[in-house]
Amino acid sequence: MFRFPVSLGGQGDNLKQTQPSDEQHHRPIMDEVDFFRSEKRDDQNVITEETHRLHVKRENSRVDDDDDRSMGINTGLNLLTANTGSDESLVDDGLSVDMEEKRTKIENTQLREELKKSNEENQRLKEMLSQTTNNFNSLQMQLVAVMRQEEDHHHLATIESKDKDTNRHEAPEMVPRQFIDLGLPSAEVSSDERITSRSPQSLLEDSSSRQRAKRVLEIEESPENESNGWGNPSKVSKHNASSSNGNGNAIDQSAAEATMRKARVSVRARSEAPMLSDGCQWRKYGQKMAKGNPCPRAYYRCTMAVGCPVRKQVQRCADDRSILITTYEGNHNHPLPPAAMYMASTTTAAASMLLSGSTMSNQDGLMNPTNLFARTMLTCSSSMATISASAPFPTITLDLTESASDVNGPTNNNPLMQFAQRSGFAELNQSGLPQMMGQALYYNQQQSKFSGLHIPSQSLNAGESVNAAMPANPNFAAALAAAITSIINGSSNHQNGSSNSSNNNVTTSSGDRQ
DNA sequence: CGGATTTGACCAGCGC
DNA sequence: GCGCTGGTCAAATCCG
Repeated sequence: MFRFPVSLGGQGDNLKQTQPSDEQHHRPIMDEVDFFRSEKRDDQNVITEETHRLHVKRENSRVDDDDDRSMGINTGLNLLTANTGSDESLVDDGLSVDMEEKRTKIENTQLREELKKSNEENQRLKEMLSQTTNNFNSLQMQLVAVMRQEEDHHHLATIESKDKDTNRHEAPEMVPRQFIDLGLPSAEVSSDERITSRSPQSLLEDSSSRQRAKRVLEIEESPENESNGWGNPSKVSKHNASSSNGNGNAIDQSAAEATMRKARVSVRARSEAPMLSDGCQWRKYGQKMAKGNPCPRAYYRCTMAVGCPVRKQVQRCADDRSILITTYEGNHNHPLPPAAMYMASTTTAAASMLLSGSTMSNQDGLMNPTNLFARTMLTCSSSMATISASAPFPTITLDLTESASDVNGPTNNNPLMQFAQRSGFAELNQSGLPQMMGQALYYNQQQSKFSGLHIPSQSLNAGESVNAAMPANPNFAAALAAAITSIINGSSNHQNGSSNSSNNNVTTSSGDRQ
């Protein structure tokens, strides 16, 4: 504290030289305490400074007793120091001044001040973030509530006609759906906004049948079935065809959980490792030789918690064995370690987006802050993403193989990769594979809506397959959301939505692209 | 010795 | 109905 002049640009030497004349008055250091003036002072300035010093010292009772002896170097910062009487006695002596020690103390004081300020700033930011989050969630809640109200109003009016079309809402109807009408007014618009901003009517027309399907599932699928992560696709499709009746949100939510497990998130990335650590614990329970691939496919299930339904398949690409294809399915029923949260959320968001058409009313899809965060990430993701709904499972594939090659390069603008890097996913740098996968995959029984989406690598059924590859698109998720919105909007809309892909660089794929 | 892995058997769906 | 395929089970085996 007494050493401020020293810490302020090495003025100490000069000050020391000026001290001898004033040393008797314990004032030489007073000149050094002037933080705001660089010019030399005259005696009047010194007096003024002493006045300030005395004033400041009144605030610090700890040094009051040493006021005269301490040479008045108190700058107020002394309030936070732990100076002891012994320290000041050293100053009194004026003989054994431990410059280094005092400098250290001054620096400590400064650091404490900075730390205190940082903490205060941090607290302010936290409060701001909390408030912003609350506001956002509140708006989202209101929006969903409004949409639900409208949906309820229209539901009664359309229920009969929908019942007639229930069966037609199954897979065959949605097969030809294409990512044509992306209708993205702006790349900056969030995916959620796009999804929720579609016309209520279109939302209703889709949601009514979706809800019926979900209710059917709730009735016919027992909760314990959810533990069977991969489930039985055929049963699902059969359930789809069943009749149903609604029983409220709880049923919808339960049904959604029962159905969402079918959605998959597949990640393609280059890796030499047999299996990549993704933050979760897996146990291999099977291995099979898949058709058309000389490399065996390994089956893993999550063992972080008893009964966790999440499972994953690991298989090398037949064309390029350096590419590891990891497919996740299921919903963790346990807390994830922090390291696993981010990418898990990303995959959740991907799956949620994939299924958002059927989970519009599900807050997991819209309101979950984690998903929102992940969606934001996805929005900025430039990784190759492919939506696939080749029967029986809708799958969204994140192709990181290209990004992996230059993950550390200056041209890597894949936020997903960058995020993973910043998040400490060291292995990502080695393999290009995000480590955190396997979070909730929400899927609704209306998977048929995506049945027309197709993995490019797989054989395509002409007129029934669509893939949405979005290379190097900084707004991939937004475009994806818009594409899904287009799908959700119904067959009546998809035909007249052939225009405008806006500025999203979204490659819409349809029959002509296959 | 306990947990993880391997591997053949089994089951169900789907296409012919 | 039969065969193919994907997915799962469970006993055997391996490993620390």
